[in-house]
Amino acid sequence: MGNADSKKKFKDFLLSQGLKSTNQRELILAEFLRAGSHLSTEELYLRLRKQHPRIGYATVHRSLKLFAQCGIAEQRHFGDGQARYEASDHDEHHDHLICVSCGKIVEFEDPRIEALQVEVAGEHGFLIERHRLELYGSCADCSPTT
Amino acid sequence: MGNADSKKKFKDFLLSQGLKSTNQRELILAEFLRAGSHLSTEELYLRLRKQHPRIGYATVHRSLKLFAQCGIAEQRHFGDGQARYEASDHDEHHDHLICVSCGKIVEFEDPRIEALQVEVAGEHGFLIERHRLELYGSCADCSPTT
DNA sequence: GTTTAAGTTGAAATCCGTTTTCAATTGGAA
DNA sequence: TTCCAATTGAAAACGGATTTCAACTTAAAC
Repeated sequence: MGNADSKKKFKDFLLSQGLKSTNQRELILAEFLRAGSHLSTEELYLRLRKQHPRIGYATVHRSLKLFAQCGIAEQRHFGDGQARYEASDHDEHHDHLICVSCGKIVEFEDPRIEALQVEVAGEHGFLIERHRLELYGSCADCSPTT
Repeated sequence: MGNADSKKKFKDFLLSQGLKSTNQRELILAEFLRAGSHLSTEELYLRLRKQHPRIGYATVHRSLKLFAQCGIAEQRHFGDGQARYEASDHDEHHDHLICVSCGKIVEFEDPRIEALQVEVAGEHGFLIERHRLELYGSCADCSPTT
């Protein structure tokens, strides 16, 4: 989804919910889209504060929740105790590789794994709604055995 | 790993670390092993309190951390904001199916998925240490379409 | 343009699970 | 026993997420 699409989708969402389009929301969305993914609320807040010192943490937090509600962002947890948000790509699900050494996060996608998940779930009588797959290890730069 | 094995392993661990074997730790471990897996600290504390009202939450918390350190328990997060612990089975890794409706947690294992994970990680230059795979959906009892 | 009602903002307070503090207690080696 | 170090439980502190509330915007109605 392109940035322009996200911005339009957010505007439509605000309208449809009787919410208002504000300067802060636009700034926060623009920075969110610019910044690349997997940012925590804190990180986005700090980035914003450089240019816009009057934006409050609570507003960033609330905006991210709105982005998630409207479907242009998704909340993730990678085990460091804080929520992270990434821009949604509704056509294409992906999972994550996380380097335990440098923190780098790489996205990947594998239809074969997805298919097996559905199969295994079915064997246990489950109907899958969503899943979470995270692989933790060392990336090429950090790997002790290269 | 049998319960007797776990108790022995914990005793050895305490000795090796210069820690003490106490009544509370034995009670907490016994209840943890009896209770079945995926308990939160709170849940284990409440169960214990029925029989042993003088055991404190902090002690339960600290004991669970010790169990995890010594390798007889593992901490998990299933997205409801609290840590859960399960008895370790060091020989056999497993993943989880979680029913979003009733909260039931089922363990499963699939070597084909594991193999694909290693393969995919390798393609991105990663060496996997551990992973997390959770499938969220409706179990047979809760599924709307049965 | 002005008014107005409803939504929004930012600072601070609150929430809630986790973790630490600390004085009193207990384990176990000497 | 005696003694020192580890442990305990209650309460406080912590940290990220969330809410409160009075001041401020937005945008629809006049």
